[in-house]
Formats: sequence, structure tokens, C-alpha cells
Amino acid sequence: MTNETLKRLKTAETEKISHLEYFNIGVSVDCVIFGFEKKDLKVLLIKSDLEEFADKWSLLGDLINPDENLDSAPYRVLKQRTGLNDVFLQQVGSFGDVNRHPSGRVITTVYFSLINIRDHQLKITDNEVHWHALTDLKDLAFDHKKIINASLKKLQDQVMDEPVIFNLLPEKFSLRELQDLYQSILGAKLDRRNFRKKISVKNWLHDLDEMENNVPHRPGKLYKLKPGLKKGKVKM
Amino acid sequence: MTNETLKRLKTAETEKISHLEYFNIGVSVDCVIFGFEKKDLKVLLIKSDLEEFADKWSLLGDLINPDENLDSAPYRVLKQRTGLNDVFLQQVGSFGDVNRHPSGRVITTVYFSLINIRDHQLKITDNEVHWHALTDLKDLAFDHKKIINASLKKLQDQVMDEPVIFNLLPEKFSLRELQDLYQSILGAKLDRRNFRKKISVKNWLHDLDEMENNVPHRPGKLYKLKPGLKKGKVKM
DNA sequence: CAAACAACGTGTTATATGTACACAAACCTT
DNA sequence: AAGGTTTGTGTACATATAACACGTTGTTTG
Repeated sequence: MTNETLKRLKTAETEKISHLEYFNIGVSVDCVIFGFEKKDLKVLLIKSDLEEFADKWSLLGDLINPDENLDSAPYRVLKQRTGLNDVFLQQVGSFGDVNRHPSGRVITTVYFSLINIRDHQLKITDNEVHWHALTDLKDLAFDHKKIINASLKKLQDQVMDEPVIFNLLPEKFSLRELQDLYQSILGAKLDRRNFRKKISVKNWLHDLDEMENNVPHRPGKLYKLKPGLKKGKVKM
Repeated sequence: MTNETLKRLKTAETEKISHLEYFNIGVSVDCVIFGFEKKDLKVLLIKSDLEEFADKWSLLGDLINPDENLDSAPYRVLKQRTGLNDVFLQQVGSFGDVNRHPSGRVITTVYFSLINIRDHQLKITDNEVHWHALTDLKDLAFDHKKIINASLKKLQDQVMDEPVIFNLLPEKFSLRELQDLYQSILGAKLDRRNFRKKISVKNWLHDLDEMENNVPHRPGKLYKLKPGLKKGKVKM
């Protein structure tokens, strides 16, 4: 931080005019919460109640509290909204165009999270909150479309290298489910045999010696992620 | 953004108490400006004038103006500090621990930039600004050490895939200089023949049919980056 | 209950990429 | 003239990726 900045900052603490000039910016976090259900990658959205965005959907977010770390805020938002604790959360970046928020200047820092819809859907009590297939997003409020795209790209970049994807699956899953998930994230079809080889080489999976049931076709083996690889809460 | 957030935001615009409570957070940008000279990767730092950080060095940064986009602020800072225009700038992330700034709550968004020391050093008029070898950093103010590390990691992640590195070199350079630069960024020695093959495959370079001079050994060929590949200003 | 359906489980070959490694030639210094 | 330093170049081996087919298992349908 430069000399001028610091002088300005000190000034800001004592003079109201300067304070209002330089601190009149809202600071928020927004959460891009990905889920996966029936071959579709989904994102959790809430109905906007801004007049400017009537009937549009927006991300879960909140202004940060003065006494909480930036990286802690999305954990709080997620806890309040979904009851979820100990989730995987990762910073995507910050968005701060002057006119991105119609009610004032708000700079938002975005985090993405991966959660398992089936095990957690009951905890969502707010009935304004709904899952939306990523392939079918429209009418998003603010710059939230751009934010979701940036989050997806970040997720894509790490999905082949780190076992983050398993946060989106139930504990026991088949290789077909895993492949469907990879395909929906990467937006591409993968060769089944090559995919299985690639996964096998990573040594992430533990063969449960159990089979699927209730599938209308030959059942596949079930696997779970090996212990110790699960990405949980990164930091608070 | 959630319903509560928006109500709170609207309230904040009309009620001073609430305003001060939720807007009493400074928003800054900091620039991690990398340079390269004599086999050393360097970063541009300025002497901190905070009492708490007497004799410590810090990044170039500033509070953002209420009427400028977040992504525009680092361009302004860089222009003011170094006279540079049209540089490559990329967002690294935001840092916002409650106590990261001793004078108050300040959340900073970090950008890194790559500039060619030799061609631009004269434009730096502020004599409190100096280049520091990355291998020899100590006594940094704030969380700036952590910020520089995060920026370097981001740079490392893209340096083999995108021709960003050439912003650090003069227009004409030898393959040795290029390899030295890669090595200083990646922190590893590279095999010369394999390195040259890898670069050659990327098809980034144009052979100038000129040779180095003033080197105390057999001179190498000079190359320049092919037109159209240079990464300039990303967005304003 | 037989046929159709849908997904399972499995291996080889060809191509591309990564890694390890050595020697003669060019220019500068002493 | 000898020694120092860096240039420029290719091959052999290992690893990673991509394309591709068939018999098996369980469910559904007629």
C-alpha cells in the first residue's frame, strides 16, 4: 500500500467527509453452490427481491460483517442458508464493476462450493431457494451469470487433478455416476474405457464389493473415495 | 445476494448507523509487479510508512475510487507509480482477514503484473520504490509475503500454457535468457535440449537471424515473440 | 418366458509427449 | 594458444493419451 493510501486511510478514520467518500462501498460475498442430480450439474439460486431484478434469480450472498474474515463469510452464508457445515469452499475472485449492483456500489468476492444434493436437500428450509440446471440458466440478476461461468471454469481447471468432485456425490457411487458427473462439469463426452483407466491410475477409489440396485440395467460396482482424500473446510 | 442482504443494503443507504456499521470497510487493490534481471525474478516494493511497519517493505496499492471499476484500479495504481500503460494485469484473489491491516478493516484485491525492468526502470520516479529479488524477501508489511506467494503460484500455473512470460523480457532475447526466466519462475532447473524442443513446439517465437553480442561466450541467436501473441491490457 | 434394452467390465494398438543424456563448434578471456 | 563458457543439435526409452468391440448381466416389455 502506498504512502498516499495510508495518509488517506488515516484521514478517513478521523474525518467524516473523507470517510464517506472512501468507505462508501459495500463488500459482499456470493456463493456459487454446485450440486449434481440425474446427470445435471446444478446451482443453488434464490429469487431476487430487487425491483430491478423482479423474477430474476441470484446467488446466495451477504454483506460481510465487520468482525469476520473475508474467507469466513461464505461459510456463514452457507450455514445460514443450507445448514451446511464443513463444506468445500474455494475463492473464485472478486467482481467490482461500478454499476454491477443497482442499489449502490458493492464489490463482491465469490466462492464456489460443492455439495451433495441428495444428502443435504432437506436442510434447505428457505423455500425461495431452488436448484437450477446449469445448462438452463436464464434471467440471472446482477452479473451472476458471469460469476457462475467463472466459477465453473475454476472448477473445470482442477477437477482432473484433485478429488474435489466427490463432494457432489453420495458416499457410495458407481463409475457411471462418476463419469456422468465429470461429463457434466467438463461439458464433453468421455470414452468409458479410457475414463476408467484414468481414474484407476489416480488411486482415489476404494472398491466396496457392493453392487448398485434399483437400476434398470446391469448393476455396476460401488466405490467410495479413499479415506483422507476428502476436501473439507479449507480455512476459517 | 439474499433478501436480507438487500434489505440491509437499502437500509444502509438511508440510515447512518447501519451505514457506518456495514460500510466501514476499506477496499483496496495491491499490485504484485514482477520483473526479471540477471537471472533473478524480482518484485517492485515500496517502503511502508506505517509506524507498525517501520522499515518494512510493501506492495504498491491504493484504496479504490468510488467511481472506478475494481479491475481498473490496478491500472491506475501502476500508471501513477511507474508510468506504465498497456501492461498485462491479472487478478490473483482477495485477502480480507480482520486484522491484516493495523489501521482498520481493509479488504484488498490483488493483481499481478509482468514488466520488463530494462525498458521501464527510468519511468519510476518515486525513489521509495525498489526492485527486490524474490529469493531474498524479508520484512514485508501486512500479509504481503503471503500475497506475493499466491501471485507467484498463479504465475507458475499459466507460464507453460500461455505466452505471458515475454512481458518480462526485452523485445529481442536469446533462448538462454528465456530459459533462465522460466527457471527463476518455476524454481527448478530445466534440461536445455528438452526446454528448446518444448518451446519450439509451441510456435511462439520468431527467429530474427541476429546474434547476441557483448556476451563473454559463444553468442546465441536472438528471437522475438511472434506478432499477435503479446498479452496486453486485459480489460478496463 | 423369450426377446429387446441398457449399461457393465475389460485390453490392445497407434500416436504423442516427457525425460535422460553427449559432443563438437563458437566466441571471449587470459 | 589454451581454457572457460555457452551454443546448437538427436536418439532411445518410458509414459500418457486416443481410438475402438464384444460378450455379460440384470430389467423391462410383449
